[in-house]
Amino acid sequence: MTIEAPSRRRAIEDAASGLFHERGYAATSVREIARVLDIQGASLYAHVSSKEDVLWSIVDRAASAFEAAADRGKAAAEGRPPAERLSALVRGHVEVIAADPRLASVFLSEWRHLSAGRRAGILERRDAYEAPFRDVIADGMATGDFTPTDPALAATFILNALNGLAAWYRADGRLTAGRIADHYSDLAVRTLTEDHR
Amino acid sequence: MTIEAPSRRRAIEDAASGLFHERGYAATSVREIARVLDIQGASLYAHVSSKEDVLWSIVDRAASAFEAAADRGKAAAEGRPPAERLSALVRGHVEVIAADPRLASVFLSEWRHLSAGRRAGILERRDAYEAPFRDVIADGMATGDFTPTDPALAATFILNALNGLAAWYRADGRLTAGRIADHYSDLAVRTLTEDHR
DNA sequence: CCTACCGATCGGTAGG
DNA sequence: CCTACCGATCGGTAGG
Repeated sequence: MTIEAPSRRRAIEDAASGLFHERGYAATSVREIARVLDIQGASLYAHVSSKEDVLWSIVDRAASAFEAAADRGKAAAEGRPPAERLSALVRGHVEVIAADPRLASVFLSEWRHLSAGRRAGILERRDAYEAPFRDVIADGMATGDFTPTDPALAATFILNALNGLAAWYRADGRLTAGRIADHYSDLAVRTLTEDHR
Repeated sequence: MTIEAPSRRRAIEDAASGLFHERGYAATSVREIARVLDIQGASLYAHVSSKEDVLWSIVDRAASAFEAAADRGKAAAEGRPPAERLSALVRGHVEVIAADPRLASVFLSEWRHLSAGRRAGILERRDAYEAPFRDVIADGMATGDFTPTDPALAATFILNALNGLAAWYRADGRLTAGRIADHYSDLAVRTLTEDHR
């Protein structure tokens, strides 16, 4: 049975993100993707133009999800103290990962297999995405809410900590996404607050 | 010119870790590794028994480097307060990564391409390596030095933050390894110390 | 979405 | 360490 194009395309991307997440893009063959969908490898090409095209759709969708979360986080915490603004960004980031760890992990780990142009585009978007993290840290340092440190390095430290989640999060794991978000936002904010005992 | 076996073997591993780090294990061919050494692809097999064998040597060596650093860190900070013990572990971890980011990054990212048995062994060693991080956090919570939190989750947060370094550290970068180690150990310890203002 | 097929490349071996 | 070669698999196309 032939399935309508848009949902079939999406089903291909879902099967692919599962495999790319588990084995990596380069170690996954188009025939393995097709096998998940119970069709022939060559039949995939009725819906996608290349293997890289599938990777690109996944990566682009993940990037958009992170961007949208950051926009919501910024809007929700606008005018609030730096710690709350950082917390909102961290929560948004964790939620995107927990909502679809395979999508996030492909975005975070497999973008290097994109063509040069797309790779450069993703790197730019990642940098733009990270800017508000750096900015809120710098703001917090300026207001005295945060300990003086290197804002770019602190942002990288925090984002790397959060991104690790994509590799190990399981929806049926010990901790719910909400609890992880609570803990992670506490850990992230504390990273920047001096111990005054 | 034929080169003596042990150093040649090591040269192969070095070339391979560079390529595995850049493109990933699955996307690197044995011919590319050989090309770096200016020999034929088939000639590699005079020194190694398989491509996976090369990966294994790299991963095993990296694992040993982390284990040795943790042992040194534990010994150096024995009997000291939790914050200092955690700091010693963090510094050791950062130093291993900075000493050879390609080695560390292959260990951290490419172990899933190992055979099932070796993969399981590495997972066990990783868990054993992380135990002292969890333990010192739990100790610090017991003594009241650290804020109550989930020790395993906090250890994962910190280790994920540190591991990100393997992907972006450059010896000729903006910050020296020493400065990064300073900042990272501060950030890591602060993660666990409450703001008491 | 299938069958049949393509050239290219893969990891690895034989035999020097 | 080289030349010559192996079967298997790769991403992708033609033509229905």
